[in-house]
Amino acid sequence: MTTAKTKILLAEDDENLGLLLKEYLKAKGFETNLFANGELAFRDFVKTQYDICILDVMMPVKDGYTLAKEIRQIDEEIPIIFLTAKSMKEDVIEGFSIGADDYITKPFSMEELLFRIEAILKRTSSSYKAPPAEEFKIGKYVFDVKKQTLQLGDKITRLTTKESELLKLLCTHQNKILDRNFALKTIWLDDNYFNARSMDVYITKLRKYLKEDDSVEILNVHGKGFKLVM
Amino acid sequence: MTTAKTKILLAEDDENLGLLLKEYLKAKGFETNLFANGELAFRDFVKTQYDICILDVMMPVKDGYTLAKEIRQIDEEIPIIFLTAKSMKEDVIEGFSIGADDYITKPFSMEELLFRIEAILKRTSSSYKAPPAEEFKIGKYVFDVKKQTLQLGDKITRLTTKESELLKLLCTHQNKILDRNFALKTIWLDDNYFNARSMDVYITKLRKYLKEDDSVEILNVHGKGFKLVM
DNA sequence: TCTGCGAGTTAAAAAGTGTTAAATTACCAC
DNA sequence: GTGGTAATTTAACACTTTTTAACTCGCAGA
Repeated sequence: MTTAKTKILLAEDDENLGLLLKEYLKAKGFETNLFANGELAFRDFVKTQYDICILDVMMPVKDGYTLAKEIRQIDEEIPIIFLTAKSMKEDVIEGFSIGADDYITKPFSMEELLFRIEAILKRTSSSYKAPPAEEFKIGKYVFDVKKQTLQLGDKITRLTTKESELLKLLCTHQNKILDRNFALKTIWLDDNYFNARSMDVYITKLRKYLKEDDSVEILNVHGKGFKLVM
Repeated sequence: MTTAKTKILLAEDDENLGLLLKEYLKAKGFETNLFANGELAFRDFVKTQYDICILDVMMPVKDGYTLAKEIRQIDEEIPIIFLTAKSMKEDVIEGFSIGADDYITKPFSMEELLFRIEAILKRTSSSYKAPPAEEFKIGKYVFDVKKQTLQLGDKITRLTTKESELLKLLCTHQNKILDRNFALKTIWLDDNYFNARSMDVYITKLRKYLKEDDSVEILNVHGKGFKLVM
């Protein structure tokens, strides 16, 4: 990695808080770009190399949770920290924390934020040599997430992006139920009827790919979702 | 050329702490002038070349913030570190709005102070700037951006401008999705249909160049863009 | 048992991409 | 300017990915 300044994307609609954080982070040696809503932040995200994202959950135009999902579509690795109001229900926060590396409830001290940023950077960039072998073993198959391939023996099948994303979710939830709506929101960003039907089509495709090994199966849990058992 | 000692202005009314710090910093190779209040410190600041200022916030005659403002009138660049017993909030806001570079709350360890001084000097010491990577390693290949060449072993391929620009964008987004429209606007300045097709042609060319190393691949993400995985 | 909705499957439609080659444009030496 | 060459764009056609549609089956509650 380079020794360049750590670049932070900060999405915060409260201008006072936003500028304050930006100043503080600048003083701490970070380069911070501040955006007043998720839409503006995303537009910049696609064209700038950031090291970490700090997102307020409640913002106009595009909220932090939606923004995070879009960011995850482009980069599944980049650390994301959510800023949430204390008043939020814990289950909501728990939901938000999925896909996030950390979250902080308002009000918080800036030292606390700094501490968490450093903690995350320490475990992501310093030991950046360890790219967690993005590989899942599914019965006799080997699923390479990064390259989107499924290998059985010496036969390599190239998966499409959607196939790969769905299979990855199933793998990370192996032997547990992958909630339909969660998967839809994660991959399709919206859990409407058509996307749900589209997902069913992909389940069929994945089952076809995996049918060579009887020890592997994608089960349906009526009204809940799917479960990859092995 | 010998590097001159770093000169520190220390404004601290607590004589014990002041002398202690001065001694410590001297031991660490800094030259420190100690003043018991803001007024004395400022009188000396106007006639001496300092590299960094460490100011206690609460001092008699003239407090640290006032002193900092006066210093900023004369030099808007010089690093300022505040020392304060108060914890956070309003103090920080005021401190940063003046343009403080760092902020330490008492009590603090002297190692901590030293660490922060060094951190600040490191990033302020003139034009410390990471050179924007001239070279990308792409699997077994070496891509020289400036020269527009792609090297594999001893075979050097000369890239055209467009090829090079596109490959550079892919590299700066490695393992992330390079958004189609962003790339088009960046390289072609316009994301119309024909430019999009032109870009596809270049993707084909780049894939041909990179096909000697299986660990490198340019994946398409349907409707979004391309991803250089490695 | 009937009924409604979720799920399985296949196929077609719609949009996006891969690739090659021809056409055009830009560039350079003369 | 002219001619030659390389770079880039446009065209053409084949193919993929994803979504939508259509028809089917099956689960679970009334």
